[in-house]
Amino acid sequence: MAPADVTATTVRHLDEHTGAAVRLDGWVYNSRSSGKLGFLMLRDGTGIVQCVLSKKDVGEEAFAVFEGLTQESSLSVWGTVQQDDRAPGGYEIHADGLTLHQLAENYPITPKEHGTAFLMDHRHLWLRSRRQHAIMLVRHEIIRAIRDFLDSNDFILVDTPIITPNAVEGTTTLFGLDYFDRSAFLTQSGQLYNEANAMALRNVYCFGPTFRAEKSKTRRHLTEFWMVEPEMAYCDLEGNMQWAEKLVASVVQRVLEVNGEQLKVLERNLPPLEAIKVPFPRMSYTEAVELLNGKGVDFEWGGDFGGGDETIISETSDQPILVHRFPAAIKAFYMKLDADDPRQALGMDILAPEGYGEIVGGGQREEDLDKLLKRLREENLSEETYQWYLDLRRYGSVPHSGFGMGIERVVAWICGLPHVRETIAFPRMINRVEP
RNA sequence: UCCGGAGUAGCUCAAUUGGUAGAGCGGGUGGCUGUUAACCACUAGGUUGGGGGUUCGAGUCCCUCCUCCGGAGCCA
Repeated sequence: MAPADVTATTVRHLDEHTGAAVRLDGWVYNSRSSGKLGFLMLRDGTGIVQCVLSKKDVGEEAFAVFEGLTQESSLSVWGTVQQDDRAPGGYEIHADGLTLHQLAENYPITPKEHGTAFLMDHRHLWLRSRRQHAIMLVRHEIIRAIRDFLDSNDFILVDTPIITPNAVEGTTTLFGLDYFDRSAFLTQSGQLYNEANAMALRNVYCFGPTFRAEKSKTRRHLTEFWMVEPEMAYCDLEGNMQWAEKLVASVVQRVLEVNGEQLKVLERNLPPLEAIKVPFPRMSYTEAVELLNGKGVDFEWGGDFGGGDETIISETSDQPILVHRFPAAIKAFYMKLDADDPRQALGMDILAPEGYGEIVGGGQREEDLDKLLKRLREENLSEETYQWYLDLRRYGSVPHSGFGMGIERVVAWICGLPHVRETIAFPRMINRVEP
């Protein structure tokens, strides 16, 4: 056991203890030995530090324990914190002793290369690696930045239900569920409820898991993902776009301020992130179609953009691009039609740069009861199930707007990851519900 | 669902025209007082994804099934 006068701390706070005796509780990341001198890379969840053990300092017995350590064994080490340029990270512990908590069995993830399928099968252990650790820290900071931005702008967090009776958008596939002898679904968006909440609390947001039973097999899709959805009363499309771009820019700024170390671990190229600033360039759907046609792409007005189309649009700027005013036919029934051209709806998407594509989608909602009813009927949706939603247009209807931002896509973009599966601790995909 | 690619040791991969399945890492044993994915020596480890076929002989050729990866559609 460590002497009583030794302070327990974490790797994150080592710089506050230079020259002092501390105890660290953690796991073996790696270890090396040159006979009577041992090097132990200790991981404690906040960071990794090198501990130096000499046989003459720790004694025969403790040194024998060190020599028997396996990767990921849990232990406590105590000793003196010293600055040393030879140590990764600049600090190291000159150990006085150690206590083993559990000797780990042969650890499957070795300090060599592995394929993603193997790593995903061992996701519960993979999370301990330096790279995954960095991603989780950035994800945490992104979520915190989102909440800080919205909270400090008088948005109220109101949670919306995960179990819902009907589809928000008719087209998308939902996970069904048996709900006491009737059917129900896992939500694909909190938006309809957000609209009710906005009429009660003005500017609101929900932040929770979202489910889509689409058989998508791409680097941008999960079946369970997290989305933040702000919804603003008395807000039009232009106001909506301004909120969205300010949110995105503030999140990027925060990660640059806080997560320099993590971005370095991830080898993220910083200049493209440092360049992000409001206002983002705007491009109407019609302008985007003209752009595509000008580039020789065979694309007719009225269709939806594919991944390749989005890339071409993205490449016109090193900023995220706000694409707005889409054909009404490809958008949801609740989207407000453009008074200047009723063929198009007041929707907007934000396309992230560097090929990351859509990270935000939203728009102005239809606040007129008759127009909304007409759209409902055109889409063959049940008026009965939407009665409560229609009530919002009967009792003090106002212009309002909102958007959803996909957390995993934002994390993938900011971290520079090739696939969203690494942006969440336990990804759910078409071929994976385990671990 | 469609198109393309891949399944060989615990992991990452190699194996010439069809001719004795190998290496590195990890594991085990021993050595080393400043290592940086440490290094050195020795050692154990295989139904080559499953099934069927061609052949004197199949990891290699043919058929079939399974799984995974990438892309498309759809979307955040």
